[in-house]
Amino acid sequence: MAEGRCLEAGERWTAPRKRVFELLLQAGAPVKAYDLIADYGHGQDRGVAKPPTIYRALDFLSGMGLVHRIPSLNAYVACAVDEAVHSASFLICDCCGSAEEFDPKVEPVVRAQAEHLGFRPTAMALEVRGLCRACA
Amino acid sequence: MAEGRCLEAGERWTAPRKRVFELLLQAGAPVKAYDLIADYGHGQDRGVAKPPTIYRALDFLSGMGLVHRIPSLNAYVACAVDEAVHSASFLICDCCGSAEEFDPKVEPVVRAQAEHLGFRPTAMALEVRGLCRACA
DNA sequence: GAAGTTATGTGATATTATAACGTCGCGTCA
DNA sequence: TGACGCGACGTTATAATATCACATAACTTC
Repeated sequence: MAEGRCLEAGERWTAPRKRVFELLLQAGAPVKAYDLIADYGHGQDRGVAKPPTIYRALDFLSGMGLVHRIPSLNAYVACAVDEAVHSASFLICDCCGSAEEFDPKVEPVVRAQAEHLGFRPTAMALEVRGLCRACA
Repeated sequence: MAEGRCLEAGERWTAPRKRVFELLLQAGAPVKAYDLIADYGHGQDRGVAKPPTIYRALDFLSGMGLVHRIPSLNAYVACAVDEAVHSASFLICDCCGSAEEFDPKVEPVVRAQAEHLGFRPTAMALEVRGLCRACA
């Protein structure tokens, strides 16, 4: 579980971090930062969140590998993989906006190619656009 | 050449399109939209460009496959490949900001994997972050 | 050269993200 | 216990990126 991973790493599982992660899990799809801001206070006694609160939580969560940013959508999604920090690949549906995380298993090949070109890779991100099963 | 490809397609090679493409070629590296706006008028009699002018030119050029957007940088780069519209992959140096276009040759594999998951791909983008030869 | 279409110019505004700075809460160690 | 140090948070403001809406101009076709 997220909290455990966080505590093991000696990091604090604070209210904003918890709430933002919760919202992303509930959504089960990419969510925009300002939607998180809008939804942050819904339910219970929580106050209103301002941008830095959300962006700090997102930075923290992606640093922990619990959340991925999808640059081409300017959106954030809870990580589907129970694994430490990792490079993420997504199948992004242009119709319904879903983003399924998958493992294309090409990382070693790409890494080798990059190194052959004198490049030293640290991370990679693959985004496949198209139509998901439901929309096709 | 860019103009030829554009005219063959029945599209107009207008002043803003030409100027924006020229700026990207000169840079030989990813450039941010607002840097293009700032540089647009430098030299000759050209007036000042406002955001829509630049964004329209960028949309057009990427539609023609002459320019790629690099989402994780919010930047745009002239295409290095003399080929019709294509999916692009980049080696992005976190040190000097360069972005080298390369062909990882994994597109068929990824496409097959995606289709196996019921996904119908239309385009894909791969971004590898790390250090280029010069910076390593 | 008139009509229709496509592109541009311009001002305003929406969306996404960060800077700066003060305060709070928690752990540590005297 | 209490003073310190550090990391996280709250808040205001602002930077950076991108789009809308509408008027004008340019090219195409007939």
